[in-house]
Amino acid sequence: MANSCLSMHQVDAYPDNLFAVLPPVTACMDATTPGSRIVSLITDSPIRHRSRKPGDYLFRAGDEFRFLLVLNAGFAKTCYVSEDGREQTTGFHLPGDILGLDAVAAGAYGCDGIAVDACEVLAIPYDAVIAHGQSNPALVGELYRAFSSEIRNERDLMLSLRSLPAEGRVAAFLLEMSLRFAARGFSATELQLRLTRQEIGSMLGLKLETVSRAFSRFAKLGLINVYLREIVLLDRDGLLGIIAKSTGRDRVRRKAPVTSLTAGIHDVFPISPAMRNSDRHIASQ
Amino acid sequence: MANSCLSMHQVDAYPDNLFAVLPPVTACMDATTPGSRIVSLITDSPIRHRSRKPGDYLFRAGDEFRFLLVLNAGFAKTCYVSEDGREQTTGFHLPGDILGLDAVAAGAYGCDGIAVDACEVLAIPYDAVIAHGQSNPALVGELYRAFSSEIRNERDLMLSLRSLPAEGRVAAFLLEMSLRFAARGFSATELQLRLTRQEIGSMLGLKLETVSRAFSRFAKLGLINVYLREIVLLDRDGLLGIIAKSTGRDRVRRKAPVTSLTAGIHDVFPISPAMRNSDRHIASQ
DNA sequence: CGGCCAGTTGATTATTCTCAACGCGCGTGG
DNA sequence: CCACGCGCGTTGAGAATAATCAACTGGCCG
Repeated sequence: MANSCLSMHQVDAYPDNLFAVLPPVTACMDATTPGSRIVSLITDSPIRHRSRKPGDYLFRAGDEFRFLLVLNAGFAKTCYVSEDGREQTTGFHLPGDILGLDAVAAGAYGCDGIAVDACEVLAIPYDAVIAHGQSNPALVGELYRAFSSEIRNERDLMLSLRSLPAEGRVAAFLLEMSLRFAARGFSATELQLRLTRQEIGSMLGLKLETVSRAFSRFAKLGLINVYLREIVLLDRDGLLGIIAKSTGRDRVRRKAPVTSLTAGIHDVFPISPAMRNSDRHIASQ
Repeated sequence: MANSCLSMHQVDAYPDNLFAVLPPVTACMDATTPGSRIVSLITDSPIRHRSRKPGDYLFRAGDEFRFLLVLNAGFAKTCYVSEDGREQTTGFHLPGDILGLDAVAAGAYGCDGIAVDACEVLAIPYDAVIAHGQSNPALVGELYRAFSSEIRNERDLMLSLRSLPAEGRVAAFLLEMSLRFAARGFSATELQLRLTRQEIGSMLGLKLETVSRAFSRFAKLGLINVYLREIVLLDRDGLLGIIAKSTGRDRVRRKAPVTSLTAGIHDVFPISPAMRNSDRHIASQ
């Protein structure tokens, strides 16, 4: 394997159990990962650790959904295969990320989960999630937040996909990765991307050559240094400038009154602690 | 308003309460909407109906998150505004859709929700969702499914955004809208899109002229008829052909062993039936 | 009427993809 | 050992695609 020595080096850098070194659940909720919070709430239930080596499948598209997987150490990617044969890398996952949230509704995984590096996952039986939730409301709330976070992250990525040209997407990708690495205690400036140009391009809707050219140009501009899959961020503002350069030519937004439904409801119908048992109240127009 | 007469016509076509005519919760889970199932589980809690007219804000980016909104009748869109000023239409929502799922984690709405047409929403206090979940496991399961569905839908859209050229995206958009309309009892072939070319383009990462040209070309090919914002699908296979034309030139997928982590776990640790939540329904494979 | 907005269409430009060549590291097998 | 293949990455030239700029239509409304 071309990256075997690289991955060995990385694995040595991981703590044995990432969650052991993360802050406790009650502290600084935003600073830790959804995965760690949920795992800490289900420690007594059947959780399996599994060490995996690069290239291993964590799950496969079409597999029956039984487990939420929390990435405990290492890195993984998800590859989506649509029914008409298109395939692409859809996500890159860091320790603390939860995989499989998209599989709950369908009852089957919709994409392949593949270890990029040696990695270790905690497989939480969905049955246990359900069972624990009945006695532990905090877990349910955490799950809601984890789902919600995932949706928000996807939206943010889509926003970049839709509104930015190639170089802007690459710049946004680098800054995003920097944030995600930093949030997990990795370096925010020396990014071990671990993904091929092809995989990065697939995530961004670009061809591998376009990704390579963007990296080369950023390096020429002094914004980054490129050493194969390690990218060193030198000038964050410069990268932000790349993004800003392509934005701003959008239309001005339609002006509108400053009211909103929820604001109105809050004013007009303050929430009463008592549950009103009645038919749904229909406001006449 | 350019579409006021159109919207009046549409409003007349809505049943007074869409959920009243939808199948009951237990039947045909896939055929009904997440919103209807959840609403039917919280009928006794403070739910507010509000009629809205076109252009009204249902919620605004930055508003404190208090309510999940179930669109009961009419159509709405969500507009995302990123911190650096980019703005775009991110979603188009039909009766039965749930809005605000992405706001749970942040505690605030991240995008504007805007009525496209006269529409009516059920605002479900998140407090009530939490409270009811503690006594009603079925509701929690439904919520999980709703979240999960949303993630899956976003993924599917992103797949199209990343892998398809302009015409492919438009074709995929039309077929997707057809499915969504059909699932809610609207015509699957005569689509009242209700969105401007600009809004459609924004969702697909295209400029309005590109959308217009795609429509024109599809019409010239006899695949659709275009009457402003009403699109009549004439040849679904033809539209699929447009999509297929651009796919298939992807790389062959990396070959890999047929094992996966979850399959392995399944073999080693069979799930005990006692853990199974009776509410949970997994689609057979 | 005249302005405005949504939509269509054409001409031109810019961006990105495609195709191709090449370098490099690393394994494999002669 | 070294040649070779192969995967990954870079770079260039040309082709294809989509964006941009611009003109024009039609409906609506003040």
